Amino acid sequence: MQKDVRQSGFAPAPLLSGDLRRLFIDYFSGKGHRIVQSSSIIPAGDDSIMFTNAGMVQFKDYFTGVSSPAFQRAVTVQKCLRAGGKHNDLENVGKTSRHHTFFEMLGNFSFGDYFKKEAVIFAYDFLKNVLKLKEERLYVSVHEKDEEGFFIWKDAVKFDRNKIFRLGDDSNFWQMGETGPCGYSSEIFFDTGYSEQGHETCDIMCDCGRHLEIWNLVFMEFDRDKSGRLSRLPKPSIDTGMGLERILRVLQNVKSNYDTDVFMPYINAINSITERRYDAGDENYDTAARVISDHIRASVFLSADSVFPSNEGRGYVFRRILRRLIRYSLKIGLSLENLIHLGNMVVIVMGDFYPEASDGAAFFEKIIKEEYERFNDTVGIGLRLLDDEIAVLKANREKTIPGDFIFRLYDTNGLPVDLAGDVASESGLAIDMDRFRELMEIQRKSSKQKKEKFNILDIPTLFTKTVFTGYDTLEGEENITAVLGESGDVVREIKNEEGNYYIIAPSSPFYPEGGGQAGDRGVIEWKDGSMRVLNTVKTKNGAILHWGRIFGNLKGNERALFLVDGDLRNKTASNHSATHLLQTALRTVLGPHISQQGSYVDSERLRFDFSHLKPVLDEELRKVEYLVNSYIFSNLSVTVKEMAASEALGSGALHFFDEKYEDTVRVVSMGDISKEFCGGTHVRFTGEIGFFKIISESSVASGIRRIEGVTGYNYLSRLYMEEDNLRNIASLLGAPESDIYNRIIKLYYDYELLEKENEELREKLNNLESDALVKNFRKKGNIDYLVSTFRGLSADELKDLMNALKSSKDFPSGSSLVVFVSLVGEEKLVYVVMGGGEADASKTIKLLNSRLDGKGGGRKDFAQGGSLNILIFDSVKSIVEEIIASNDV
RNA sequence: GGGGAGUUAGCUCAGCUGGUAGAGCGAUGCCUUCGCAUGGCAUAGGCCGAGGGUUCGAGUCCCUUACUCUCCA
Repeated sequence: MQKDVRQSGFAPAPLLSGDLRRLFIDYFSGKGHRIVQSSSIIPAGDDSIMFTNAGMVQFKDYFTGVSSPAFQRAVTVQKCLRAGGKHNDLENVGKTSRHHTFFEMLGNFSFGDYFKKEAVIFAYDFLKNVLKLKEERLYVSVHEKDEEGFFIWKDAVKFDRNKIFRLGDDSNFWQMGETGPCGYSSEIFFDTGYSEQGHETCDIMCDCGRHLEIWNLVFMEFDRDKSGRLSRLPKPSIDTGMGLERILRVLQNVKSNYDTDVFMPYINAINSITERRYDAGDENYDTAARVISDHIRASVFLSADSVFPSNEGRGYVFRRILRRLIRYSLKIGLSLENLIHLGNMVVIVMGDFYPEASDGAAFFEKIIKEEYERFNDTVGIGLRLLDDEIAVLKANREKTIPGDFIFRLYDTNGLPVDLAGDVASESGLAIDMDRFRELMEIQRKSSKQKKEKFNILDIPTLFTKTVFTGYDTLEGEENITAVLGESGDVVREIKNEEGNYYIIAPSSPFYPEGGGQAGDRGVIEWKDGSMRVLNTVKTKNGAILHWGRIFGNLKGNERALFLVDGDLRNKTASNHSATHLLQTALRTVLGPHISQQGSYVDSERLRFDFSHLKPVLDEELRKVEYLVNSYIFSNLSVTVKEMAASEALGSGALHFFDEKYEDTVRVVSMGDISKEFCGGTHVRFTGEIGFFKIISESSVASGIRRIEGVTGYNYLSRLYMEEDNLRNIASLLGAPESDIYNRIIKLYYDYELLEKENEELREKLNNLESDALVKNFRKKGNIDYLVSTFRGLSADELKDLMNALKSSKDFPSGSSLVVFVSLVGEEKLVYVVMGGGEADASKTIKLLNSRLDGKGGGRKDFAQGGSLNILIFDSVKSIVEEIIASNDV
């Protein structure tokens, strides 16, 4: 399948992507760098960005000092995504030779170890001696104020000083955010000699694409505080990034990233499906082929990392990628099946290095099928609205479709603008694109304003990590280090007061919420007061916060007794251990594709989310439940082992791919049936769990199912509840419990029957009533009129009665007027008027309104009104008759 | 996180400035036919997403909320 570009006659044989990854990793691991696996494209525990968009993302906490690594040098090949968020290349993909949503980043990192000089030398050495790039094609840039960087290139590397560009902040100053680590950077460029605009003499400042920025070396040496002031970091660090697709393009000597071996397989496949040729002069086709081959990779890897299309956040970005994928595939005639085929090709092209691609392609198939349908639906609606509008415009001999209309279609119906443009031009109309862009800009601006929310967990490094002692004990004595108010402010002293606070201590037996396990509750006591701990949480840098209500007095730094509520803790532990057993059982019954998507356990229940594409059948649930209980009854021993993360990873223990782990991790095993990374608290023997029962199975998102369950005593109390419930129902029905189902069915049918009978009776009653009423018609000129009053009938009932009257065989055939007035409750009058022939109900209502102090209105054949003047009710009949008699109705 | 749109019969949707909830398809029954396709007639099917409010009266106006779609971050 894969076309070997080595056969294309280049000399020397160009490197393929697989070779490049290996060379890069080998080179840096040879220089003492730890080989770190690519993290998920969903950043773990980082809400500031949507996707992993650079190699350094998984190391962010090391750079900011929130946590420290077990190694000082690392090398990665990182999968990245740029779409949505700050770095959004989505719209550019396909139009250029170098924009991608999904791409791979080669990077080497130093965490307070080597710095500028080594980083530069490594990079230069790798390019020149490993990749054999010709030095005369290389150029570099450094920051204009970075003397050190300049001299390293000039003197240590002996790089031609005329090819070292000294540039400003725009291109050579890097920062992670508004505050935090930042520093100068140095970029390495390669002159491809090929410019899309045919430039021959331009330099690296030109953006014609001739000089490719292939490697960016970031020297993190400053820390920027809130006021914008820079201070030196104690341990400067290195972060570098080299885009794999770009350097491949250089190595394979082709004019676009899309001509390399990571993209050509898709493009070739598209060519053979459409029986057309890429790069044969049809720009529309070429664009579509690029978009599709880019988006197919992104889609498969998003699927692999369990992102699902939705209408918000990451899921929404995914949906947009899929929409574009579908849109462009329709343009050049690819079918849904073709897209699925291309998805499977990602496994062939990249599966060796990324084993998750295989799962990804399987999920992708399901996802694209659904999105395909949805796309047809929404776009179908949009197209219909557009057709209507075009018809109107054409009738009015307009030439352009207003930008407002197109924007609304796009904004609310999701109709792609280019699609709207195609349809418009087919009808000989143009779109007011200026107005469209203007509206787009307005929306963009209004979305940017966002507010900062206070989060107690963001409390700065002020407080050190709390030692958790709760694995072995439920109580401890310790000094209180600090007390914080609800807004995170430090409280010095509490005098005879009740209120909610956070307490911090150097060590604590309280388990902080984390790893899907609820925080402990309990009591903290000291000489003059106490806290009822309602929840326990952990800040980002590891300080445990005991949150709860304080009673009495508290001075700073007091000695206190920490007492965890043991009963709740035990129940939570049961639930947590059962969750592990549940995972094993699910994998046994449903298959190894089950992976944990989240879980939550507290003292009441357990909740486990996992990837599975269809609902779990009832009999499957029973099997799972049976299996879990069999594990419980065999009373397996639960063992906890602390080991190095790398060792644990090798042991085959289950873990999250997108979770960040400390250097040493806890591995919890139950007999030989379960082995998982887990920081939570557990029972000592599975028998302590007692019993496990699934309460519900439901869907959280497409492709993710949720099982909720209970264990031990919680199940018992649940059983009692159900027992009571059943008993109550049975005694209410006066039937044995075994028979209540049949009894209810019977009652239900009886009820339906009665309701129907009731309705029929009411109808009959109305008919009888109207037969009596119809005799009371009087005549005025050529109009027959009838006035009648009622008590307690609602306006709707008056209407029903009127309809019955109308269908009476004696109902006058000429012009007629019927007025019904009813006293509803003791608070208001309602009156309805029916007109027929010449008689006008609407006119009559207005006359009634003024005499009855009411309001109302309606149409000629029917009108209704009401009044709060109930005193008038007794004489209302004569009043109405008088009105009719003395007015023209 | 910030906008916009939607939620009405089994399905697809109308429903104007508040005034007796509608159409098409589908379902059921009858008629037409040797039978089928079809055609004709009739019938059933609705707490108008939920909860508040304004009003004599709310599917319609206002607020809250849930869900769906969609755009922007």
